[in-house]
Amino acid sequence: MDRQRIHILLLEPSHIVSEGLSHILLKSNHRFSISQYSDLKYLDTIIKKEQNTVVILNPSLLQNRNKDFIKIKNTYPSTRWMALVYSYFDQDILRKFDEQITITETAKNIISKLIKISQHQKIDSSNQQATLTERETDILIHLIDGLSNKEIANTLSISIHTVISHRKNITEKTGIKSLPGLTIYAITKKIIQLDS
Amino acid sequence: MDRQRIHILLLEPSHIVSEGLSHILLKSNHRFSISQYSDLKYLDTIIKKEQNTVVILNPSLLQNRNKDFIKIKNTYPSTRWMALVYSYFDQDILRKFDEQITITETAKNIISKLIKISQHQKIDSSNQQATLTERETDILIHLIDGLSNKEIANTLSISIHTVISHRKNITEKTGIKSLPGLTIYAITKKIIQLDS
DNA sequence: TGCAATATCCCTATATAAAGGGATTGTAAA
DNA sequence: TTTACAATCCCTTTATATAGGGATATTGCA
Repeated sequence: MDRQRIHILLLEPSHIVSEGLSHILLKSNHRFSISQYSDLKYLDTIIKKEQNTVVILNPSLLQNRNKDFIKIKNTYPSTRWMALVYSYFDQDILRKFDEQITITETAKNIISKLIKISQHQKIDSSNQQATLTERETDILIHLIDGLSNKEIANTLSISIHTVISHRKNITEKTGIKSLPGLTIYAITKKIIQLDS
Repeated sequence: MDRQRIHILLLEPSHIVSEGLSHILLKSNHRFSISQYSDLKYLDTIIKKEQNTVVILNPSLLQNRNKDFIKIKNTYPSTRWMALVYSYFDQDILRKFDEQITITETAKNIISKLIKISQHQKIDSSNQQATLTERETDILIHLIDGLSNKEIANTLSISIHTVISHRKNITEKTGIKSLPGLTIYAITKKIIQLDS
């Protein structure tokens, strides 16, 4: 299972960087298959042919094609997206990726990030299957009420560890990390109502 | 807004009374969150973290700590104070509370008193017309996008200290500390829209 | 001109959350 | 009868937020 082959689409304009990263990955004792491209031209045709795919993409290739990018992302929800950046890049764009790597990172680091996101079962936002348990819903409502983990623990007479565990599960199931995001989730799912 | 959650700090030495009142309130169809304590030990640390708080306090806990009590009362002017008494109690002390309940009162009665004094508080907080500046609105929108202070600082090319300053001002102006609360604020004030 | 508001920056502490590990119990399907 | 899930509890380390102080520069207005 953990020896499953990972298909990598490497979209990077610099031939040097592309070759370097490619060789680092191939030299490792993991089963990577790598396709290298210098632009996004064929992205739409390539990506659909591959299962278990991680796209490593230099965000500078996106330029003004942000909308296309999001569209493609939504079309292939099981695909993982990694940003490959040289230095600092706009956080608004980087947040659209599942993970980021920089060219200064160690091989070990890069590979562990790759393994991690390819193993982690992706629950994308379009997947409406995330059903919270009763207890998780309790926690969520209390969170939106502005209570801290400790306060929720007191209110529900459980340990703070339990609250943290439930929160981890909520985050995993919904794929939403931030409290504002969870608030909007709860509103759209009618877990809470806005009646003011 | 009449569905707003009321945070209750229940300070009562008798476990039986504490549990009884707690369950009566939780069983009602009002949105109470209750923290129970058997003494005043942590009062000062707990109370400052809660918005829209009603403290239900057995005055016998005060004993010779009247000065402390008044000090704390002045420190948190928006908090409401209810005395929970078993029978007769010194009127000089009871007058320091916003409301009184006895353990022989009906659930309906107790709850209506609670709602009443918590609504009274609401008028105060809704009086302040909080108008956020342009920059503060920027920060708020980025916060709701799930960005951390550091990420907002990077995105707007300002220091993290500035972001923190703006957040302090937002919190002061709106009286809302929590991100979920600010999210709902932004939705109701139409600073952000819910469409996707 | 002086004042208030805005936007910017800095500091020290402390509190809390997040990210990674775990474990145990009970219960209800496969 | 194993398996999976739910709910509970615990640990460490690092990151981030909060609370409470400040300061400086710019602007517009009375």
